[in-house]
Amino acid sequence: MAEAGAKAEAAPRKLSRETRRGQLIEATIETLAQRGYARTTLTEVARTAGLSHGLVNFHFETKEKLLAETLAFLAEEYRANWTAALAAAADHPAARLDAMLRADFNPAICTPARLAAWCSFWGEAQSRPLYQESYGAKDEEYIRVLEGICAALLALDRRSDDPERVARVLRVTVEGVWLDLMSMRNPYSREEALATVHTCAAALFPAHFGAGGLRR
Amino acid sequence: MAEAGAKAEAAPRKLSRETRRGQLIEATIETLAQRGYARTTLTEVARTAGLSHGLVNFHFETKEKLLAETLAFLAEEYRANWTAALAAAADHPAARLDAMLRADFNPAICTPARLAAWCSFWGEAQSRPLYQESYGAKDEEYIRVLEGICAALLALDRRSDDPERVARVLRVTVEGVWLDLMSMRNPYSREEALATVHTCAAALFPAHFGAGGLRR
Amino acid sequence: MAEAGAKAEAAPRKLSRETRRGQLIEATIETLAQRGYARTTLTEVARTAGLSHGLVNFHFETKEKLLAETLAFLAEEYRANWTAALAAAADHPAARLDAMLRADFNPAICTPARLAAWCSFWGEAQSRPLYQESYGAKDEEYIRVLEGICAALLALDRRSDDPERVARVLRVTVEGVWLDLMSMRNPYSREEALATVHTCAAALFPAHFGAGGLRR
Amino acid sequence: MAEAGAKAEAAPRKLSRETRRGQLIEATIETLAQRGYARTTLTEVARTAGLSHGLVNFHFETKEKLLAETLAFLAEEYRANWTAALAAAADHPAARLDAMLRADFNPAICTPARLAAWCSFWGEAQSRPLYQESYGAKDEEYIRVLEGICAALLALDRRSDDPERVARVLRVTVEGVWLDLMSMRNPYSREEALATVHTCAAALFPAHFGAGGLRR
DNA sequence: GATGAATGAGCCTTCATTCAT
DNA sequence: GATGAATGAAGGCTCATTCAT
Repeated sequence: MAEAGAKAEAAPRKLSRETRRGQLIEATIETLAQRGYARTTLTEVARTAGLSHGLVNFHFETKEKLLAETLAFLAEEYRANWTAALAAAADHPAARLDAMLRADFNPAICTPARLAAWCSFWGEAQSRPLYQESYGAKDEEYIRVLEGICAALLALDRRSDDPERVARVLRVTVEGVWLDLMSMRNPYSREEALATVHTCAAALFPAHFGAGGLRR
Repeated sequence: MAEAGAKAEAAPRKLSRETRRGQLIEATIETLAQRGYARTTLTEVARTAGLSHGLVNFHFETKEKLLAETLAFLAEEYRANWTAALAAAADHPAARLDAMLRADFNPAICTPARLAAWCSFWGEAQSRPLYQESYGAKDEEYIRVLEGICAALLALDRRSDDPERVARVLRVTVEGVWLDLMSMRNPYSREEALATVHTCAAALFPAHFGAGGLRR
Repeated sequence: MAEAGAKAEAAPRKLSRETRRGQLIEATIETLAQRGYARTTLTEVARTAGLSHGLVNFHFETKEKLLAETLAFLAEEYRANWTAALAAAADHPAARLDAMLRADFNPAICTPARLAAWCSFWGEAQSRPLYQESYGAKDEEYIRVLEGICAALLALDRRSDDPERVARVLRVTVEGVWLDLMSMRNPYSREEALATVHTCAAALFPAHFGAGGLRR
Repeated sequence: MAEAGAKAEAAPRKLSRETRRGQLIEATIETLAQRGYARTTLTEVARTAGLSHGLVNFHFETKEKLLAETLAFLAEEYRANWTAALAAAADHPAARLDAMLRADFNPAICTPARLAAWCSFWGEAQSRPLYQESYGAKDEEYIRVLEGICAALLALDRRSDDPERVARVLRVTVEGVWLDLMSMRNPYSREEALATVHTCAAALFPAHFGAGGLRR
């Protein structure tokens, strides 16, 4: 679509390396979501991408590498998303916290396919060091920033609660809600998901968050 | 290992149907935890149990059924655990809530192997409706009871918060902490996990829970 | 049933060796007929006989031997049938020929199950010399007697046709009609089958057989 | 062997889809003939074709489909053979009958391997609807045409015999002779087989066939 | 005699990977 | 770059056979 650019021709035979790789990674995410990790085959990925079987190996060498790069892509996309949200947020810690929480439910990130793809890696990540890199990397920086914000908020309110635990409650609430969205047969909406996280934030920081989210 | 234990007798060659089935289900949990869902093979399950692979099919017919029964076993074990904890708890809603939260970190239930097995099922859940049966049924009852307790506590405190959302925050916090225990390279202790959940409970119900858990 | 004999008790635990073997051979014939040679398993034979799996090996040692004895049983049953018919026939060659042809359509011999069992052996026969022993021996005697009768009839009629070919036409007509009864979806009746063979006999020996069979 | 033939070139590594499929069907016929239905394995078929066993599934998906297509191929080959013979025959019914009978012993069709392959399907066809299609289709048209020819001959001779029975005698004689060629240890020659069928035809239609076959 | 748990060889099938075209 | 035929390792499953009870 986008890359058809100046010429109106359909389906160019030769596309740039990066374009093809992106295409295949998206197809991998789609396939993971629809069939789960165990039944994701290169043939299926290729079919989803509308490409030939052999091309996958041509661009990624092995299945292992395709999956690892897909995970790395998801992790980077996730990081870029909350980083950008934070950069755009006001300077007050409460505003920054709100930005991070909202970022996790950004419609561009929080799609059924992406949630399911994340989920399909969970079951395998524990036993595969290769995946743990991207996986852990996703969280470590996020945790550090979130703890900083919580510590600032607690300081503002002159409270002595453990910022590490408070930050953890917020983070696992987000993750748990994600898990709900993935695993429930008829999950609730993204708005309800965000409202649930705001309920948690309001309980932890009643001076800054209310039932409707950030107090202004 | 295990059977070498107290008695020096050799393992019996033939055991009753139920004994063997239980043995194989435990071996399946172990294998799922160590290798993940996708790399769990019947041969590996059999090796873990110290039995021949033909026996697995003899007792469970197909791999699909073995996994389904393993999940059903885990779900029932989980349900029995919190049900028993609830039955032993004092009658006050806060005591009942505390009992349910503590039950989820009962050392008999909250073992690395069981956590990892749960996780490996979650990863495939969305593509296998079969597993949603055991899993979904389990959760629905748990959710219903938890919501009842939260509603009672909110009523006691004359608060108008939505009990469904409050209960959900508690439940997903537990699940999120479980995910941490599973997926982190160097996870925190079970005690720290429980303390985190208590931090959440204290935020939601400050009249009944404090930093140390249930107020007495 | 029949072997319950003097006592009216149901299903005696211990039966004579020969009774059990007969029971299993009948179950083998039944199974061959219903599932074909390739899908005939010991488990299925045992289930058809209403006996336990292990008993088959106890009485026959191997599957190979069970099948070989089943074939030998069928061959002997077949031989006894036409031999008895011949013994009861009048002395004239035409009467003897008619007796042999009719014997092949004796309702006790020419049952769907037995026809199908024969057929399933034929399909494997060429690769299993074991079965050619029982089968070949059966046929050779039959062929020799049939040729004798044909030679006598040709001599009576002062004809110089080759008795070997004439006998062969009669024999393969019977076999071909048997094949029809087995392989057709809606086969004709046993009476029509016999009438077809009589049509052949009438063509070969018009002085002795007519449209209705043996002339009297 | 075969491909070493005239040209000294090595066998090509990659061939068109249809070429490989034909090659594998021939190998299946060969294997069925040598080992029988029950012991025909994909590994053996592949070895006979000089290919890897994975290729069989690549081209036919399942063993079941390979066997079904092999049977369909044989049925079509059979039909094409007698159809062509009939088209080349003179217009007189006796000539047409002779052409059909001779066609069944055409060296291209009536090879040991093909006879044995047919035979190996017989035992299974009765219990497998999948095979009955090709199987029944083979015969139905043949029977209809043969009956028409017999009816014409009987009309020519002003005889009132039942054309259905007469045609059936001829057909089952051919089939019975085929069965002899397959199942006997030292079968007679194809010429003797044809002579036997001619003996039958001479008995049924003495005005048109003699000991040597069609009267001219 | 009889039962059914246990074993392991061999089969069909899937699928990542290679490679000629 | 791209395609799809070809390979072979590995997994699930069947089943004849053995054997403790």
